[in-house]
Amino acid sequence: MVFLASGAFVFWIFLAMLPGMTREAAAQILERIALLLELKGENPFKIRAYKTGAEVVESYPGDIMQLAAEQKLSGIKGIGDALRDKLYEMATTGKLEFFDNLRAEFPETLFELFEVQGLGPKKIAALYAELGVGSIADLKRACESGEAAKLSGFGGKTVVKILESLAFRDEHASEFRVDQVYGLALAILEALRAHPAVSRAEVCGSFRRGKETVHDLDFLCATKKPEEVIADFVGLPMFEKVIAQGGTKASVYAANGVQCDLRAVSSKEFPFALNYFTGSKEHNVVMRQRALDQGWSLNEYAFTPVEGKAGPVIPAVHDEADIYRALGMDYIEPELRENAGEFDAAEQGHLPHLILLENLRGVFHNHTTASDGMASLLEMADAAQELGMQYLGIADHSKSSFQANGLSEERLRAQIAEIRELNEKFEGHFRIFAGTEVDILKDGSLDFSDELLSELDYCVASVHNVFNLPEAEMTRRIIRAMENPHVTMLGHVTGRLLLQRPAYAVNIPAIIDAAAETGTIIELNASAWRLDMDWRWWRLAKEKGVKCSINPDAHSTRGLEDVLYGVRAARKGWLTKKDVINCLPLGEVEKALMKGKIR
DNA sequence: GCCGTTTTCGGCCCGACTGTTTTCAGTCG
Repeated sequence: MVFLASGAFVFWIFLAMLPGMTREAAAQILERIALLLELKGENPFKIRAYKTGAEVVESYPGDIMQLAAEQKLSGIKGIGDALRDKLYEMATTGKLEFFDNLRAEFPETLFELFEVQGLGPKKIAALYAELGVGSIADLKRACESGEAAKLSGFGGKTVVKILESLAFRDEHASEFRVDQVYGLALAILEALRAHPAVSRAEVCGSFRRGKETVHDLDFLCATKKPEEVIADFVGLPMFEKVIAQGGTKASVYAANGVQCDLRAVSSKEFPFALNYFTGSKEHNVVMRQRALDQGWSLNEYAFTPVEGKAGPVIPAVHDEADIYRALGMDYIEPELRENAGEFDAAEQGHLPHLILLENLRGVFHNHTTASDGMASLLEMADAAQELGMQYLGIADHSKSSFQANGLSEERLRAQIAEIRELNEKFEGHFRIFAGTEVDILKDGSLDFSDELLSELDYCVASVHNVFNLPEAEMTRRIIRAMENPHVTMLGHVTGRLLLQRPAYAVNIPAIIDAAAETGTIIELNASAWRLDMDWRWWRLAKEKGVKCSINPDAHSTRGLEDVLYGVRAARKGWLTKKDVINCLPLGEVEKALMKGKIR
């Protein structure tokens, strides 16, 4: 086994041999227990305890599974005796008998029903008990046959809503959010690069282009021993099933259902293959046409002279930049390759210097235990400093967001005081900005008074309810909020949850115009679920002079790291560090928070 | 099931909206 020479591979083998369980798997089991208990009509507080437990496991800053295995979980809020024992069992045996017994009562496919908008535990329980609906396929059949509409509590409109939700799901079948594949992609890449017979390796496709969702992962490697590399690739422990395996390419399914493809080429072919498999298709079409204009044909392996058309001598190509140079252009970053103006800019030398993760100096819009976050103010501040940030903006929910334990006026004032006090201790080398994520109410008014808002360093305004307004009304509602001089930023503009809930109806160009007029910053919510405002709008915003804030919307210390997804989206939206206010250092960012406002 | 604690059990997160009802249950945030 060639891979044995590689530290990364040994590491993966080691992981695969441990009897324990990853934190993600353990958190998922706790979540599923909560769902099944809901179906069984259990005590709602017990259910919540399992949900909270899942969140704690998911977001605990530290190796919680290791702690569980060593029986050192006492004192962690949300983990009591029962969950402690269950986590110990999972960490040491890799399974949980309680869960196995519980799930044996229901079909495995039942869980997918919870992903359907409009279906909750009660309706799912009724569908299962009355009609034996245990999967999405069953559900579709029951809705289309009219059976579902006859159930008590169901009706025509309910069924229409369910069918609409199913159609949305179908449209996005086999797509994955970037956070669902990110760690996997890096681990596979690391393993490939560590292979002694591999000289170069890269992830291609929509992942490399920074898309918000992907439907597979495409890997490319340069090697002189393709068959050997392919054989070792399909044997990696994170793969569950080999779909196809040949001399130069292979396709496999990873454990979470993502298809991963590997193609092996020679080092000479590598830049061409990298360019070709990165795409997009639309970008490639233009690339090939441009090559033809030079008298060359371009494919995934090389430039070749077109017969009968004496073009200039084909230059040597060592990397992708050489290909662009040969075609008379600057190097185009993968994120920009959508045939959306990048060729003109590359020809004229006008490509933007895209923002980098290391350009960020701080993070706005984060939650603490005061509302629905998992970490305290101090823990969040510590974590931000660990990430090299100079400042941290807190923006807990406002009082109307009951579900998120939104702060009352009194509690917010107390938090402001607490922040001021902490800042004294930082002595200027770090600062917490006191803010709020204030709800935009149905009529566009805000959930806190102007007087209270004026006491804050900044304010994010977001829509959290009444999503079904007509577009014009929703747009007016949001613009009214932006017109409030205390509103510094607009949070998650469309409320979309990728692959789960479509955006509500809102006129984005009108919002961008209003942002420009009122000096309101628009958030790029970096949560992989949202990535909202969408990258497709940022060039317009930038043209209008609207600034961006890449906001992790962190609900835990780990959540702060989501800024990396936001940076990917910002790069895809042509943004540079000059366009993003949280690239400004402490001492300058304060001015950006005031610009156009009366703070 | 967790938490807090005057250690033994009571309280735990509330309101709007929708659709099916005819006074309310379920879902969502």
